[in-house]
Amino acid sequence: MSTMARSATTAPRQRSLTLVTAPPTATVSAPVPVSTVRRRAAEESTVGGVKSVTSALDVLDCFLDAEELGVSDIARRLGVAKSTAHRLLTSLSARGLTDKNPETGHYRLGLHLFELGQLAGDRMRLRRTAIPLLEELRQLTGCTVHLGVADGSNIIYIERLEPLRGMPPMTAVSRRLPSHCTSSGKVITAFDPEAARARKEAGFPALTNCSIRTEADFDKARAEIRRRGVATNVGEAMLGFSSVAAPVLDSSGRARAAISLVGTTEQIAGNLGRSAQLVTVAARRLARSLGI
Amino acid sequence: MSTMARSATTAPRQRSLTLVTAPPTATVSAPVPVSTVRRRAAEESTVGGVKSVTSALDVLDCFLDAEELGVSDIARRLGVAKSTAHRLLTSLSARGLTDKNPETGHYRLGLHLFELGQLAGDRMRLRRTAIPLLEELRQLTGCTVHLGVADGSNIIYIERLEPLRGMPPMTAVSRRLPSHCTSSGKVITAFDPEAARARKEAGFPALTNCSIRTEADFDKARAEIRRRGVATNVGEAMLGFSSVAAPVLDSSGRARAAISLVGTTEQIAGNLGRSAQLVTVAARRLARSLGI
DNA sequence: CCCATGTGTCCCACTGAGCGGAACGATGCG
DNA sequence: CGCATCGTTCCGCTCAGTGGGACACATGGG
Repeated sequence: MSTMARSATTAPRQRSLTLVTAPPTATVSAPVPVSTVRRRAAEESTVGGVKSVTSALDVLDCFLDAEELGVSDIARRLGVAKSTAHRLLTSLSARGLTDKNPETGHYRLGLHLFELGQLAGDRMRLRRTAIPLLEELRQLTGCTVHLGVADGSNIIYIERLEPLRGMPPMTAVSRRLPSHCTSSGKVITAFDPEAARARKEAGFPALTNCSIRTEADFDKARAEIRRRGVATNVGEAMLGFSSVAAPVLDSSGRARAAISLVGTTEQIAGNLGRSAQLVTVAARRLARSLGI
Repeated sequence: MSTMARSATTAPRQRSLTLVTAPPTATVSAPVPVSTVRRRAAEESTVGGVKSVTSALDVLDCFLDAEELGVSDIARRLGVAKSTAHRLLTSLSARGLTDKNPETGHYRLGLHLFELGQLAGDRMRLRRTAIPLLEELRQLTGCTVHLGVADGSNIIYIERLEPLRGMPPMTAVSRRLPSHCTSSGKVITAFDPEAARARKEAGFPALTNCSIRTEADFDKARAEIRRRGVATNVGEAMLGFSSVAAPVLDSSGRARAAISLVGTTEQIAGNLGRSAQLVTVAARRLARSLGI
């Protein structure tokens, strides 16, 4: 099956210098949407797989970039005939993985997908065990609290608690970010060689002008993080926001996850010592609770 | 699509008298798992669809019942050859919709499914605007707070806030329940004829010995709910637990969602008036915020 | 006005992708 | 140790999924 191609549309596309300052609210389409953060190696031949199923999952991934898409949009993105895209969407919508807007004829992610995702989340032991600890952190700091894990070269926040009041919420910020641009990501790559390798392979696209841009800087940061036991991030993902993260280490010393506090740069800088202490303790308690 | 069929396998299968008292923690397998709550009309030929994609989605739905499944389990459930199930799982796992446990060779719902589900949730306007209101309700009552919508004959909780402390969490309770067994479901069916029709068609399996069992009782309850404007539920989904719900009505008077408070039967019974008042106000404010 | 270009949906003939069956090695239980 | 069952792999047949094209409808500019 298809060691083929990587079809035209996939080619260079790194380094869309998005320089995020305020989170874009995902308006509908734009000719060719580009994202600095790609999900795994995407179509790597997938031997032994079912092509039409893979296409259907490609359809779902289209909605990572855009909230609502038409049949033709999707056909173009996948490089398939309109009829094929239509058939795939019909199948997905019949099961609620996508929903069709009957007025526009456009599609979006569906209710049943949400339901399955919730179920997946409820079953993640790491996440379930962490939530009370994260809640405690939020009560103590008032900051946004994240629990992140590595997925290839990116980090995914599998839990996010919004600040209680006053502070700006992170709602609009993606749950998937390049690992070198976040404190969680940096602390995980510092304590997980595989995550670091994946990031190096994917390169170092910048999200702001504070982001790490070279492998040398990346490794220097990782070394310092290993010494200190925590990672910080000052405006590297979004200008004006900073964070501090501690690793959840297993018995072999590998990072399985990270707990981080996010706030405005003033918020974090003013309490760096205390924040670092808090996330470190929480991460240790989590590792112990998990018995890893 | 498909006024067709509803093929063989869909036939009787109602009324697994599960009589839930404590939530089962979804142990692995059991020869043929049965659930009182089926997702939509399932496999209704789905004309215009792609069979292998539909099968793949069937695979995902298998995990509604069981947390972890093997290739053979799934092949049996779908009624396909082991090799087919294996191929489907390979495709799903390549994209993170399922994850394989490398030691046991078994599969579970995957990280990317969770990610997509979160995205779907973040994009639901109803849910996003409701969350602050729900949080306020939780602070005022300490109860579990639900936001539910109808999906066929069932109701799905698209948001659940666990009680702040002390009170037993609902974590283990399904996010999908038959609408006649919950206050949210009852209030929605009272103010949405389509939801009521779907429930009647699906019958009235009992979750506890307090559950509504007949269409007559169902309609009587709906009439009273329309008079009072709120619905209650005393031990009808789980013994010892009660709830009260108010509808989120659009301008035509149809219920689009419901907000409910859940607690032990003593908790709810003791404050019924106040709880009813609180959910009603919250539901009205939500409808107004949504401009529906 | 009409024409050009977009959309979503439907139909159909061709063919290669996906199917089931069989065989394999590994694992675990009695 | 068998016996059973697991997950995985291979292979040849065939039907399911493909792309192209036709269609009705909507939009917008000259």
